[in-house]
Amino acid sequence: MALTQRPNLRRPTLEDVARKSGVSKSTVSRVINDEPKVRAEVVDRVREAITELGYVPNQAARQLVTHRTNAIAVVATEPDNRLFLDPFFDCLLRGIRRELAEHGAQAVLLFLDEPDDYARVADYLGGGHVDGAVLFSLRPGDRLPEMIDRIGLPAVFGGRPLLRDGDTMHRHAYVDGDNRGGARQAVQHLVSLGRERIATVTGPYDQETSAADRLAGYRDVLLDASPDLTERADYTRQGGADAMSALLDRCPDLDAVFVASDLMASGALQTLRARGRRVPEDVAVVGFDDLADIAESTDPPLTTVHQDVEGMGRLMARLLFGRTERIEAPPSVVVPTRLVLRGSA
Amino acid sequence: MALTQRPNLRRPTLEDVARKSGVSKSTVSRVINDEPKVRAEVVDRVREAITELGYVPNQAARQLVTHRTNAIAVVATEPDNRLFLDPFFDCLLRGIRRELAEHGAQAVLLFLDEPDDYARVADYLGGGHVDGAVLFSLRPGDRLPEMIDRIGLPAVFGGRPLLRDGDTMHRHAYVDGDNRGGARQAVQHLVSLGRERIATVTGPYDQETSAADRLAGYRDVLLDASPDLTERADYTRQGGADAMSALLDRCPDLDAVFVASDLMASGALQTLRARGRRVPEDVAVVGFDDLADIAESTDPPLTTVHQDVEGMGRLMARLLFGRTERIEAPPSVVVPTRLVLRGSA
DNA sequence: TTGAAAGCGCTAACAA
DNA sequence: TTGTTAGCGCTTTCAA
Repeated sequence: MALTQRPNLRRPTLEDVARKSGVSKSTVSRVINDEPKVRAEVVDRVREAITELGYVPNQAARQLVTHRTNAIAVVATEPDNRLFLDPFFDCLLRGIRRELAEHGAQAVLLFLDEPDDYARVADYLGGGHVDGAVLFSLRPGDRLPEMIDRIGLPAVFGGRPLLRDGDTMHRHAYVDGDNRGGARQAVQHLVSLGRERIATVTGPYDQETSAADRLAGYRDVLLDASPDLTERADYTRQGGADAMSALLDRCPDLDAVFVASDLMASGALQTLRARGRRVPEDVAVVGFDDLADIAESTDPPLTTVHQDVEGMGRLMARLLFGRTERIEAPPSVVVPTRLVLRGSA
Repeated sequence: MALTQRPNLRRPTLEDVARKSGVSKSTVSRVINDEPKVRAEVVDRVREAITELGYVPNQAARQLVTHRTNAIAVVATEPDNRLFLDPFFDCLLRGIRRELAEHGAQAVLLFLDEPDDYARVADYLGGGHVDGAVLFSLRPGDRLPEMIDRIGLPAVFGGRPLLRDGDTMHRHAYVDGDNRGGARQAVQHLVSLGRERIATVTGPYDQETSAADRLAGYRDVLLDASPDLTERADYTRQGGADAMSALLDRCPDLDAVFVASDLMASGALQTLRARGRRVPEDVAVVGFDDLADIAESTDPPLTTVHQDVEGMGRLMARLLFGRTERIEAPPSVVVPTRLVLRGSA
């Protein structure tokens, strides 16, 4: 079988459309860009020529003069535990996409898998393919923010970036949940329930500020909690299950646990059930995120710290518009959380 | 807080680099593109100027003359049940990204959420932002293939596209697993085990050819299976669990089930356990995909039809290169499957 | 081995 | 309301 689908030899240009409709390139350009001062009759004629020729504007040419692409990059580091499969990220990304779409901008998602990817992605971002970027889950000491700076590309970060000493990251805009405050609410609730041995399953607090902040919130309330009651996991379901197991081994008498994400909490619930603990009678469980797909369908349903994740995504997009379009938008934003009581605590 | 990070007022151009290093634009261009016939000394001088100025080539300008972008779009429809969270897709996408990266090409992921997205994505694809596209999980009757045709963009489909009558989709390249053959192997295995009431949980066979083909494979072997033994689901874990439940209600005496994806199979196993059926003693279970994350960690481990999912992703990228770079590559490919025996059957 | 000049397809003054 | 003209920043002949 031969190649049947090949690129057309020459795509029609403005010039072709102009010739066909008997006007100048400028007029065609005006029609394409919906500029008002063109006679209706001419508009029709041009439109007709456009469809007949199957004309699609060459964005590279347009970009070259307007310096705008109408595209926004979303850059995500794909860690060992698949970011991609995380419902939190899915939800956040949906928010970003929707907000961008409502502004007529195209979201393009780029991944950073291997170290080699950095150079290529940096070239892409610096090459004028996009008007701005939203950046996620960067590792501490990541070179990307610095690259972004050099390039001079408007950017917004998902989550408060982890600072290296003397870093300039505070100059970057970000959107984050009130992780510390939310964690505090969660743990205070457990305390108010009369629980006395309150453990916590944390995220990778050396890698992500969200994890560090949630742990800090736990410690804010439980100033003198035993270190045995803290177990670090990786924001995956399996990680949550394993961490719960370790906690039970170490502290069989624990009567509550604050798990730093719903996904991990669902794993923890599984472990608790397998090990014969009743929830919430024996062990009260509070999660974090309030992802509908998870928190409402666990058994029992999860008491958890609510974040408006899709809203955070939208907010990130809006902040970015603030930086590309000079639309009114605050610099960085910390989104409030609230505790949602369900069955698990 | 004022905007601290703003785009540089003017990014350095070739011209700037040329002036700074005392050569012509052509020479700088040659250095950038690693052309051989430039004096080593000059190369150094130019390179130096480039780093000093922080010069990054303007891709739009380059594109305008070369007609190449070095970027490939991956377009995915986000169905109601999050494609994004499907480990199969995650794995396939990883294969595509890796293969592209090895060719120095940048993968950019676009989503098709809302109907409105079509026009924007079509503009993007037609606007010369990318050299080609890989397309996934299109709905039957999707307008995108037609748009791609009109645009004349090289494209490869993930999975055999579902034809509408009189459609031209056969002209498009695709990569697919041997769904029908694999399903046949799975069911034949169950038959060889002496199972007599073999049910199947299918994917959305009216939407995806993979689901239709796997069902066809089941029927190839079980010519006169009762329709009661077939239950349609949606390729999600929960869907698999529910379908299994329905099957058990209808046919309590079933002794085996072929589940058309590992994710659904893991749900089915959960249901079987909850309903007191032992696997494989009471009910033998075979899955499809052989995703390491799932098949090896279910209880019992899943006997399943293996597909080299990451390899399929890579293959898609290679096919696309065949269409954009005239690299040798076959037209469409059907990748063989094989049965992997583990504990569940 | 290097430079000059043309032109990719578009937008944006400026004139008409 | 429309057309003319001059670039945007790069690659690519062609000459030197």
